[in-house]
Amino acid sequence: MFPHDLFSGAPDESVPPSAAAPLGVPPSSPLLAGLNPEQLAAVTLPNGHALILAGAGSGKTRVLTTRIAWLLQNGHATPGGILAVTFTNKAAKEMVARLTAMLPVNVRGMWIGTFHGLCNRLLRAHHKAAGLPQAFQILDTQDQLSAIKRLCKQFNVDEERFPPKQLAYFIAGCKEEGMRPGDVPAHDADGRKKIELYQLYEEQCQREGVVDFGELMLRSYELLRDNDPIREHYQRRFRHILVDEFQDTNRLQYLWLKQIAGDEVAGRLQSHASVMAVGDDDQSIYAFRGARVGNMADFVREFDVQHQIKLEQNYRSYSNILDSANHLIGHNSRRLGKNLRTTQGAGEPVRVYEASSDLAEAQWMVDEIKQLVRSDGFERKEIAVLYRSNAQSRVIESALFNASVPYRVYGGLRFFERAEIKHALAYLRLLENPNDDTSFLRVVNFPPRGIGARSIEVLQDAARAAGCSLHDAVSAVPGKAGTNFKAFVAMIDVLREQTEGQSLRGIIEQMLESSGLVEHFRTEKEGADRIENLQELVNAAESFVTQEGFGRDAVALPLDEHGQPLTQSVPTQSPVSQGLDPNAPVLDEPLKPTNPTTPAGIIDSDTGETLSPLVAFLTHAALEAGDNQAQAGQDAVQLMTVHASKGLEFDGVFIGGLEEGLFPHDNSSGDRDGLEEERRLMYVAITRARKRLYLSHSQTRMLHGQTRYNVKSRFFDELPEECLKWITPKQQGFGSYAPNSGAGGAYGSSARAQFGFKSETFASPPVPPQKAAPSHGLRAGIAVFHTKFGEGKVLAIEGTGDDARAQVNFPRHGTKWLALSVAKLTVVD
DNA sequence: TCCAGCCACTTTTTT
DNA sequence: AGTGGCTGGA
Repeated sequence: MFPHDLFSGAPDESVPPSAAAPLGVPPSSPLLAGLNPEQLAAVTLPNGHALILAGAGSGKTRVLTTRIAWLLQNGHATPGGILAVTFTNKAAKEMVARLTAMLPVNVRGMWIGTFHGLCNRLLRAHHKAAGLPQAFQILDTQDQLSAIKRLCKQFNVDEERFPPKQLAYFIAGCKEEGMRPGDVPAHDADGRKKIELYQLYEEQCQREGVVDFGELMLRSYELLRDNDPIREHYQRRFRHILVDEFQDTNRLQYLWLKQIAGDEVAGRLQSHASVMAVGDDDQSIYAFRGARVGNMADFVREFDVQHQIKLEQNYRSYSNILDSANHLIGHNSRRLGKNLRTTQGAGEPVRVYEASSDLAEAQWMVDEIKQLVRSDGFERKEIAVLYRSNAQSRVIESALFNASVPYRVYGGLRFFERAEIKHALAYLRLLENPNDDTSFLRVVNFPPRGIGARSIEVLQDAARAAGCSLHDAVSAVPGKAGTNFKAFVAMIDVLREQTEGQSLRGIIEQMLESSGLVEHFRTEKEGADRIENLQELVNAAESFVTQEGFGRDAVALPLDEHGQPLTQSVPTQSPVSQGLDPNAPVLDEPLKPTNPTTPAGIIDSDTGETLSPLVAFLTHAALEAGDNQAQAGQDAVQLMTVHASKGLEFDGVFIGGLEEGLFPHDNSSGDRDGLEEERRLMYVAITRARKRLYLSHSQTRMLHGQTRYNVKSRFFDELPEECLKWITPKQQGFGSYAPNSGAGGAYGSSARAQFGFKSETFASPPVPPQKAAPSHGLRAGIAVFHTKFGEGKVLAIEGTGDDARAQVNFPRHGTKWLALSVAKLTVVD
């Protein structure tokens, strides 16, 4: 499926580094020192589109940042001509940080950010052309869901048949594909209904002046597509476009890139820009949320990519770890093909442990961690425990806790997602945009003001009848309810007037007071934490103001595309207008002089548009949900999901729960694509480790309050035996893998053959603790036959006697729970 | 209107 | 097991 012309190894065939490096810049330039030939080739590529296939730990970020620095240093680009896109704020920040360390460069002139952050920037700058209010608010996933629920209620949608969550997923999916309601094909009545609701949802968002994450992308894509002057301006401006983690882009993001890179003429992309896409197909683990690895192949074809470079030299791990990763990922088909190599030695073998229970597994991890810290001099923060799903963390946490080993869990609620913070933000949003009904509903009765569901319904009816927002409809509600509403609205309106011209900190403090939020939590039992968080919000705002430079260079000069201040040449005009018809109706009005008596807002360096500090802060809160835990920097063991570990590295890594059904996960192992993504996930997990890698699985595991008996993961069979060291203590009773092997013989040779049990190395008997052996003779992992569903594989057994149930995966019918007293299951030999 | 108790759900997640 | 959402009683 993918062209095999990716040259591996030496890059000199297609891209001689010497030819790429311009005269006067010897490879010995300090910037380029220490780069290997492939990295050097990538950094010094001549103009043209390029795909860099960067394996794990191959110095990808270094290449990206050095490339930018090199372009700037050698006059191939000006700061204003560079666009660098990442997926996470963290990656964007890191890029900026490394760049500033490399070069004394005006980073502000460059566009470096996440897809969503850059889209936000575009839409704020051209809000009129995009059909949005300048202060539009961004809905996060929670907000989006509650907006959909509200919509469903309003239109009496059967929430059983159309679960709001699923609708949210549907809408996000459509937008990721670049489809408006009119573009979505309808297959049946349900499909038509969903499309109708999508349409209604869009109308609601538009009415309320809010935009969800998908909309941010889609709207700015359309802005570029439909506005020739705007598109041409940016096409002319960005001469070098760099995309990080390209394998994670979805279809819309790819279309967006194409739009900004150039126009398609007669099927060929005419581009002034050079696009450098950096990615690793083997680390694509976000297909489940719309990422399309196929974008890499499309990119090569549609951009007619001339330069492809593989970075296969790994600077992270010992070869036992690396060989394991390579061997595993080799089981995937449809790869671009890449093999990591290292010059480091073999290192320690990968240790594998089989535990009898999840508790025992956790205890083993804790013991090993203590050992690593005490005897091998590992720092705790350099040790990570990775797991497939969040539910697994609890056991490990409690084991670490009991052993007094400091640890830190990633994941869970982030700062700006906490309920009390969301409430506070809702008040702030109402100050900027009274029409934001989502925010209105969130706080109209919080703290309680005696406004109940009935009153709210009346208000919603009134608003619908008048075709206005809830805020504007309050006077239409009669009686006591109306009085309550008016009081609420008056409070907001007064607050808005009071805080006019105040500092961000002042606004928030005033809001916390007037809204009664702090007061409310003071009386609540566990309100102390919440008040603390609200105080933290004030701090966050404070540091946001300083960081964004409100005080420092509040009146930042708009820069032209060379990163130079624009004031001398075009003092009153937005640089967007440069080279365009200044009166073009699609463009927003030129720079307004900032009123010196009002606090300065963020000035977009491109258009000179002023954004109020509050809007800027709210945007920041929506786009950057913040850290989930404050105590960073402490020397603590790191606990996180494999997904969360991407891009990180540790001296020691534990991967637990390597069991069929968990890793690979049940819900993914159905189809081949799903299984391949699970394998890539495992690949990512393995390649996080620098020095030591530990793998483990457990025979039993408490999951959702039920004990499950799991078969070890098939991934063990895909690792090279010579790199592994099984450290499970051998029991006497050599080879007696199956307990009670007489009982029905259900888990005899067939199960063993199917999953490749290695009885010699792997001999501890999995006697289920405190549980008698099942009488039905079924066991997870064996093949069974059902009269209706055909042949399937037992994934798990639950309960005993008449209550016993088996979870069976049938290739044709999916995974089912069957009561053994009812279902006719026979064991297949 | 508010609160308590019951029910259903549970892969991964960034923006 | 734990959580979040919803219903029904006070």
